[in-house]
Amino acid sequence: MPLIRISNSVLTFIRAKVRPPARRFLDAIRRMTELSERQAMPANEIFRTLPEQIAARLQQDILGGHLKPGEPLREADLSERFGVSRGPVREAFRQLVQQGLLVLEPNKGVRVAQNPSDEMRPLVVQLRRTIEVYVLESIFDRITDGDIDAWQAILNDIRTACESNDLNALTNYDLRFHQAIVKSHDDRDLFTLWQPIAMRMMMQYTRLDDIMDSYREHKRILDAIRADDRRAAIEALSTNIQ
Amino acid sequence: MPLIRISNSVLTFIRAKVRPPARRFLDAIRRMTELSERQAMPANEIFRTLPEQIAARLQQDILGGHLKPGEPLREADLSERFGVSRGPVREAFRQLVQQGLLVLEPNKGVRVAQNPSDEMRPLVVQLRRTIEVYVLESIFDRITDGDIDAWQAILNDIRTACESNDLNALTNYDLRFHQAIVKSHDDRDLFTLWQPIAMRMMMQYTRLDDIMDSYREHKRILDAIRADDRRAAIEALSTNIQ
DNA sequence: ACAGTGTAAATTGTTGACAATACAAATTTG
DNA sequence: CAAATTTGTATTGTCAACAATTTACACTGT
Repeated sequence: MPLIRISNSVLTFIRAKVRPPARRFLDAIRRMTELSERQAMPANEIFRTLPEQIAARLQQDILGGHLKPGEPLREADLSERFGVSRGPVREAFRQLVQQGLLVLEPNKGVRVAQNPSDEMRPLVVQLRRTIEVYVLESIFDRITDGDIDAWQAILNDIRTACESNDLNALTNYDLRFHQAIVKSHDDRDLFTLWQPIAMRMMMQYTRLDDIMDSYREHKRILDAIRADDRRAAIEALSTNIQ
Repeated sequence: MPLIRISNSVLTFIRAKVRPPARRFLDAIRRMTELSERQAMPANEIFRTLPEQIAARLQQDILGGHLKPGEPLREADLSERFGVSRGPVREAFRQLVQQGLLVLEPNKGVRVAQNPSDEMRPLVVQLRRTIEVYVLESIFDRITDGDIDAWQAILNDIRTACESNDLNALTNYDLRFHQAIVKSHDDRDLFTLWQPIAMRMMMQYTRLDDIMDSYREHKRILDAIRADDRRAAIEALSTNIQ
């Protein structure tokens, strides 16, 4: 599966050269990717920069447990795997370091980060709750139908993942559900602040006895939002984060 | 003022070639820098990697207000200023992005981040308090005299900065005081989590009417720690963060 | 006027070659 | 034989050249 990158200006250029039907097609692609950038990242990524694509793949490998904590990652290996030079791989490493998924030691490269200690978990939970509750409070009155639709789409994915007992996919969609909420806040900086905290919780995703509970909890959040029940929404969100 | 970098292995190499007096001198340097890495960063930086040095300088420029929010930074400019190629500058940019001091837009470079909005400040305060209180609680019984001495040294710098009304230096030492506390926790990951949050508060450092209050507040923290008064220490720390 | 299009300059992104470093194995030294 | 030293190898760090992208601006046709 090769990486593809098309810049906005190239897309605009092509769009101008092309007849209306193809133009509509291009616009659809653009909308799709803009959506994905704003809210949730679909499985078939296109666009974005090279390092971002690499980082996204490695992120899945790490959260999916294919790369074990403490495992060293070598730039040369990955640059070969992705067919790019070491530069973009380095850059991807830096992004994952920021997310807390990799740990960087100068002159020694990166390793997959250790899972947060059990002792630390309550702290992380509290931090994440604080931010997400703040966000939901803050955006609550400005939530659009479009937002809700997008979140519903992710919720459907969560359901599918739960039903097929795919913990890997569930981790992914759970992350995206909350990501979508946090990203819908005007202040993009909130997402930057939130991401490393949330990521540390995603690294140890083994909370629920019944995996379907995850779907129910997220459904509760979204239902409350739909019903415009602020208190219930925040309560449901808070409950989900633990 | 040129950048100097001496790796640990080079130092070890030199140390082996040299007579006891010079050896003691080298050991002193090494202790000093190890100390600085673990707790506070002295003004005269030596060691560390190239990007770290560059990042440290830019950090001071930004927190000191010499670089205004929104101002774009060009790789070529800085690589010339520091006499290195664009690679290390890029890397330094990434580190500052992680700290939240720069914002990166693909294909467009970095800008100095905007100060957090007033609306967001209470959130950041709460997050930072949560972490630092957790840290202090957690390490309280294991604080050594060495720790206290190191913190006292920074406190002295804070006092000097306050007395000479040097807000720039005060920002710097205030940061280092709290940094030293957070870094004294075994779990290094806490520092990673804390840094971007704390940095966002340091960007808008204009809270106190009387600048000497800063010294008093920090002194209160350290005094309480010295007196082994857990509750008072945490209360003083909490008060200081706002 | 004015939106749209092409062009040139400035800037970031990518690459491959080389330098510096860390780590382990082999060698020397006392 | 043990410790220190050197050597060798794998890996990251740095650099400079080149490619791709953004940006500003002049130009075009309506």
